Amino acid sequence: MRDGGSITIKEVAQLAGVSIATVSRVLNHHASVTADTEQRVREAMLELGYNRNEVARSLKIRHTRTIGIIAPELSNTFFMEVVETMDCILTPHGYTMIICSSNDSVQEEQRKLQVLIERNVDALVVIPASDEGGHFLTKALSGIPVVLVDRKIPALHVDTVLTDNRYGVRQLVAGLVHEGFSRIGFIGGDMHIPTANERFHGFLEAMDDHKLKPEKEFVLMDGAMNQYSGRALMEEALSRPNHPDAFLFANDSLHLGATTYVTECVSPEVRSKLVFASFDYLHYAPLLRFCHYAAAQPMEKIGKAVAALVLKRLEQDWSGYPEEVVLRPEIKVMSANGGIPFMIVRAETPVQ
Amino acid sequence: MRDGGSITIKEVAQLAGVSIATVSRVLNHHASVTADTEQRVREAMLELGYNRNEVARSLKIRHTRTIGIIAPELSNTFFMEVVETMDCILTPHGYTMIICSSNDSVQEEQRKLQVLIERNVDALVVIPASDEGGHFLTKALSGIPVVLVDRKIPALHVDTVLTDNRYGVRQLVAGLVHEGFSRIGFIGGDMHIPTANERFHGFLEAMDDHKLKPEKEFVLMDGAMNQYSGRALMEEALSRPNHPDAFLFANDSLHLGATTYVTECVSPEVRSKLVFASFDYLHYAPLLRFCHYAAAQPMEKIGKAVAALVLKRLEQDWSGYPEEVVLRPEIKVMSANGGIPFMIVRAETPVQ
DNA sequence: GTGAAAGCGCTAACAG
DNA sequence: CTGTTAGCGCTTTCAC
Repeated sequence: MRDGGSITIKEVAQLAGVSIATVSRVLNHHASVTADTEQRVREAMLELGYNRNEVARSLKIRHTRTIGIIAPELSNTFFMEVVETMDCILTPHGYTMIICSSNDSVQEEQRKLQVLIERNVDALVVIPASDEGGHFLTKALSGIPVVLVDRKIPALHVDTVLTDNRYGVRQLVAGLVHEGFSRIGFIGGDMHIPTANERFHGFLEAMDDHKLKPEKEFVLMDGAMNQYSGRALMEEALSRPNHPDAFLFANDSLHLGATTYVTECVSPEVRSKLVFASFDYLHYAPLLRFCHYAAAQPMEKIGKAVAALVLKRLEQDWSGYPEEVVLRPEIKVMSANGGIPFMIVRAETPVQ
Repeated sequence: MRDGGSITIKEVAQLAGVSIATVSRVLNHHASVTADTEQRVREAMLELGYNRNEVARSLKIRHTRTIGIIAPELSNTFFMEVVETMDCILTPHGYTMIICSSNDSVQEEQRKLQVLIERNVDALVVIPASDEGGHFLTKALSGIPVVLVDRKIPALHVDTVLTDNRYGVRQLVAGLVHEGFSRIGFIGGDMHIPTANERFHGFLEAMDDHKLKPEKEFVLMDGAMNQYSGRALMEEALSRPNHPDAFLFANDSLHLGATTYVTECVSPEVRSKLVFASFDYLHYAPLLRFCHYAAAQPMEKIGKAVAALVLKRLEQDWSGYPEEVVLRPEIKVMSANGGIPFMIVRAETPVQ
């Protein structure tokens, strides 16, 4: 906003020879304006290059038509794909998104939350950095829609849309077992990230279903769920004697890191026996050559569900609050890598 | 902004037993407030859970501490990595970013520009959807910093930060030639995308440098520069008789699509002879198994340069305007795939 | 050091 | 159908 430069309704009114109220009326499509007057006003606006000042308007009407988004990372394809879908739906409704990164830190998440509150966002969508979400309990948020995505915060009773992690992991294990594997390694992440936690427990349950025992030395997890830890954990697993050939990864980054490590550093003899399964299926998934089964998160469905929920609450429809939408991942069988189609196991988790 | 719910300085003033002017003073760290008064005000703010209303503030001070960003896609790692770096620098300076997607369409770009103008962004950063940028010439933008990233718009004389595309492509060609290839196919994209254009012309120049002739049937380009076109174009190239073994790709998506196609559909005999070089080097680059050389765009450097430029202009330092920062990509030799280190060819393009 | 008051650009009664 | 006017919450002279 450069000083003094911008045109206001006052100047438009003057040029059109009407009052500012009339200008405001044509701006807001109030019916009660003569076609002729409207014409004059429109011409004046065009001639002056008028642009409505949304911040003045927001101050007056007491909302901003802005949705705040907080995600742990901007450079994460999964998150941004979801956000992109939301954008496609929200934009036609006149909403603009302020997207913030929490940089995977609760502290930064708190700071960004503060910023968004001060900017009077009409609604808030957050992919939490962890299961610690006390800062969302502030009364500054009371009355404004908040929807949690991908990761649940137990203490927060708000609308939530999630992927069915347990279902996904069970299917992946089922695929591996169907191929004949009875020993399966697990490579996961921080138990404070709800998704990591659920995927791990889903793994334990699935193994139990098949009367299989997880082996402690081959259930590896550390704080991060990134490429580097995937690499390191894979190296650690393969360095141990008598390691399994089948591994399950809790997300795409771990999987990617592990695949890179194996491709670059592991002998063809052991490499050729390796079989992977993993959560996530992103655009580069076809290159993950050891992968037989993947649980593709329905990013578009998630985005649509979130947008619908936000819009619904924004219209003051609070029916069913708080809603929990659980979406199933799609199980991909990567036959090009040797995956074998198998019967999807009976679901014990909610449908859709 | 839920109606009536929020606390204003008025209420804080009342509770603290001072005037709203005083509250405003402590909010803005004006020295001329007694420690004692400040204490009382701070306590009142805490007790009431006061949050400053940035929109009211913006209206008064005539700027929003908001930077508008327009990118062609949100789910593009390259763009978002740049934005993420900017965020890290801009946030500590008190700026917030509104990130918009133009969905690769000039029309949508225009619409988002309008939104950002109406929201009074203090500065604008845009990764253009094409070389058509007439809409940025509007006088509503006069006086506010605009910086173009990655793609230049000839008609727009504003600060710009670019990757040295010609340099990158020349190096890639040099690597391939050094390995002994004299026939090199080129797979690129729409000439209206400035990067695609430059990379193509860089290819022609580089071939010329080495006294090599590009072969029309193996210089393939179509509108999109995505995975699907990469796949299709690769298929087309390989279906022609007597195709070259070396191929250069104008970006990562084309490269990824082609690699997928080759991996899945091409016989081991021809596959084993294929050697790729490509612009871009993203996190999954190690999986691109036919790639010997890649030009890694310096995403962090780009982000830093953009942020610095924005900050400089925001401080009303218009020296050197319009600046054009050209950053060199880093040439990666992927020895794990068979790449051979080679002498970087003499640069004829600006350094740094 | 602190308060009173004007006004940023816009919307929405309320009159006419 | 149109104009006048009173704020939205905040900052900022200008007095005291």
